[in-house]
Amino acid sequence: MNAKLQEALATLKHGTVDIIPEADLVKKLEKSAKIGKPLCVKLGLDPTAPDIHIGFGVVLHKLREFQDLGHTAVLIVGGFTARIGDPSDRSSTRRMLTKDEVEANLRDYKRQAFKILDPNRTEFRDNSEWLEHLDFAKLLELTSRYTVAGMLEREDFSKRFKEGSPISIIEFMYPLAQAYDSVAVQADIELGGTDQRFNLLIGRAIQERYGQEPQVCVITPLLEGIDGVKKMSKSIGNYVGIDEPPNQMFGKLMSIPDVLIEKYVKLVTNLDWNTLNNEHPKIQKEKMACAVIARYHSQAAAEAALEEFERVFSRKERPTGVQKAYLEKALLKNNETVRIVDLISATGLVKSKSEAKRLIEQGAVEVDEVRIDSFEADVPFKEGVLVKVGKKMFAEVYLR
RNA sequence: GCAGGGAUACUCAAGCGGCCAAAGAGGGGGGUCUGUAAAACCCCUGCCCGUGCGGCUACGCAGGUUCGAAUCCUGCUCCCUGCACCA
Repeated sequence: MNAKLQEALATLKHGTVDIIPEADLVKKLEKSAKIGKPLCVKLGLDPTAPDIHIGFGVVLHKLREFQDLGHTAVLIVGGFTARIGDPSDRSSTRRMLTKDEVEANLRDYKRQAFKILDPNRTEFRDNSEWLEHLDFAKLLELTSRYTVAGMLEREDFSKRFKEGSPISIIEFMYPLAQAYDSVAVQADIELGGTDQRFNLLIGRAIQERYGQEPQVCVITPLLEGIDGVKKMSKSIGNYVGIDEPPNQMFGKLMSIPDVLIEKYVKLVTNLDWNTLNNEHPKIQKEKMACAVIARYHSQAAAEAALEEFERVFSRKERPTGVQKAYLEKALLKNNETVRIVDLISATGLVKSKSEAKRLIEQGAVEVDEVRIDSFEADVPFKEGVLVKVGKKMFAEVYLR
């Protein structure tokens, strides 16, 4: 192994949980270098989540490292699987997207993905391209190449099977479809989080049974969401999107539990944990948050977000860039006061007047930095009056 | 096909004629405190009304019984579990 290859391997290995098998990765890298053909590095996208979050960013950055070594990223868009829907979330009847919507989503997705990936070495492939033409005979052929026992190796399946809880056949089809994607694009390497390990391994097995050289599975760690418990995911809502405004990112990142700081620093920033290790947790978080914002926006944006956060939450001062809301003139009494409930409800910060009343009773409402203690109160109105609801919602109210 | 079980608020899940806007948990929100949108503790969590032992809407759908139904009856839809069937 030459020095260059060794260095490449070290880079690629860094920050992964597992590479299955590592020896094959070396072989593939060597071969690629020798014949001058880039490796095909596959990554499946979740078509239901058009917002890329920083957890998924971890995998994308790994993919970028492959690109920087001259390899090709192949992103699989689950156009077909998306249309079939996932039976595991039973009640939610997902609306079928039109072709235009799918395209618009994909455009937005690309815009986000290219914050990390190199467009010149990226291909997007829609799996309807091949899955749509997989007729029943071919499907049977595919299913004959994997066993039920193999499927039951997945812990979730075997557990449910033992318990006698239902597993629909379609659930076996998903990993197979995903594996077939690998066959279709002749993937050399597939990336995925630890939750995808099983699926990636099936891809490997299936490729082999189709006479292809099996892909190497590169497993990256999963990032817990800002709730600190569950994995970061769009559907749980505990995520930080890479496209979110800096201030929002900052707030969310500051709210992660302290125990997660180290993991965040290591996974989503390029800061060196050793230099932060002995700092105060609050400082660690600030630096982490700034690094993330710098990565996805800019250094200046990071500094501005920090400054704003200090202003609003540490010094409790008036925030900048507060959203504007409008109040119907008819609600003014004697041209100078408003019922507090009407004012709050005009901001659109609350879902209902009942909620507004509840919040007022709980002392969550301030008007021009004065706390309101009764929902029957009238407050003086002036243009641009600042309304604060809870710790983090603000609005400036003007007359309409 | 036969036999059982089930469908309750954002989610899970109690309730099985009135005391039910419906226990409990999770989630979400608020307050206090602080180091922060952390932790901890307390509180709230259907909607409407200038708020009262107030009104309205809600316990799968449609009817019925009853002074009164989430709770009982009838029909329907959907789901699950056994058993049977199995090219």
